[in-house]
Amino acid sequence: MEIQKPRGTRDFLFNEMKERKGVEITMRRIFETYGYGEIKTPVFEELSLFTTKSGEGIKDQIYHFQDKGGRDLALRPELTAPVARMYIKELQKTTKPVKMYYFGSCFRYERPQAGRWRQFWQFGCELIGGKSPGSEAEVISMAAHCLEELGLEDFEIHIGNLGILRNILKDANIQGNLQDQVMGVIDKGDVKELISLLENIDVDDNSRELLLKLIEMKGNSSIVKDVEALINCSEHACNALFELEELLESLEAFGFSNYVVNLGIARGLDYYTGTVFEIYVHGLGAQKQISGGGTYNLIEIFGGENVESTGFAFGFDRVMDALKKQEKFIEAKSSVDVFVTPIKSDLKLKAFDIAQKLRKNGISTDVDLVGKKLKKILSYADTLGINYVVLVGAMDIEEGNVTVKDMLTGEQEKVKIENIVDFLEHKLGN
RNA sequence: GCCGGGGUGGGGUAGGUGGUUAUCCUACGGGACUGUGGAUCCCGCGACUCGGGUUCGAAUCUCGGCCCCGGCCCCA
Repeated sequence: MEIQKPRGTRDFLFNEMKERKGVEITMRRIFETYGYGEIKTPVFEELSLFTTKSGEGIKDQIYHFQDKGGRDLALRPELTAPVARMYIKELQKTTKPVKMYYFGSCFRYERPQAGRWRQFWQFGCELIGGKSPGSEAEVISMAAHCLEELGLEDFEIHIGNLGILRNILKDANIQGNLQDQVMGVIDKGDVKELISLLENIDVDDNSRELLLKLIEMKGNSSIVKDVEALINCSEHACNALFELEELLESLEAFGFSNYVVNLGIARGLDYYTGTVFEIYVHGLGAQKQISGGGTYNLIEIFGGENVESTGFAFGFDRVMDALKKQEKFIEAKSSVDVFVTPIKSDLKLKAFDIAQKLRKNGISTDVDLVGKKLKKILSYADTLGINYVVLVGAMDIEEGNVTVKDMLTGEQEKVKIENIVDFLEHKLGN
């Protein structure tokens, strides 16, 4: 009986892991360049951590279970809540802002489809304390910086501000749950549903028209002025607008201006307070969003002090999909540069010795361990793209030599054993 | 949870209106070939997603499960 892997999970083989590793390393490098330090939290947490944040309904979407002590636990469906939990316990009294990043897998019990898995990876960060347009601008610039560094093209960063919408709703006397409901529909981008919802809850015509116009507003920084003209500056909504304006100014200074201001971004979650942003790559099917984030007040929900943070996460697997779609990976070659083999198996110990000498000098080397035929080894080296084969034969050894075969040209050269490391290092361009 | 399309050796595939031993490529093991042998040739290994039904007979028709692909919901 064959055992299958659980639904919605994947095995990653050598080439794919190499690509993922490459992206991971790039992201780490960039995040650290911006002064973020890595943290790691447990893969499972108390179930209540997630229900507190997202409501009881979240249970349908997460893997949860009781352990042998009867504790209600859950595999983490995301990393923001665990990081907030950790912050409250460990970091609340450290100097602000706290800048941290994380990379880890999350789990959701959902129907798998393109870009959606039951185990998936998030690479993200939180900047806790020190809320300011500058912080937000830095975070957004860093996200863009990562994608540029990875060579990703045609990504769109959409920036919005929830304060504007929420304050207009508030002025129209739509508050509490109802407001969240409206924001949820806006987030979906379903205009029809929004219109019928607004009719149901009897919003005055002016506010309705205003909302419908605002969520359609997309463009460069100039639309801020348009928005300003549109809203009759109810004080709060205008403050939020100034906040957005300041953010865009800061972004300019950070050297990133290729964004789309999009007031229709609402991010259904109600703990977001001000700036929000999402990154899309088209051509990824239904799951075109590769990243999302913004400024929120989550710490307080978990009983910490009132401190706002800004954060975002890349859907790591979706970034990989996007890069693959754009063919950003060069066909990965063998990770081994040299294969050492005895011509006859009586010299296998000598081959081990030479292989080890190469390895200790940092040359990635494979050696025949089982006495395979020379033909098989050459064929193997050929298919895997190994560059050099070191042939260890009795006649050469008597003279203190081995034969190095260049697999591309087929040329062979006798090399003194004591020079073999230098010779190969030179050939491999180290 | 709902809707559509799928599932044939390790990887990629042919066959599909039921009928001998299921096609081909590749990979893998062995040989021609005990120091030049990466080619070629020969031999070998290895599969019809699982279970029920129809039938003399099912990879093929049918029902259900599992899994994969795409979409809805929701989300990253």
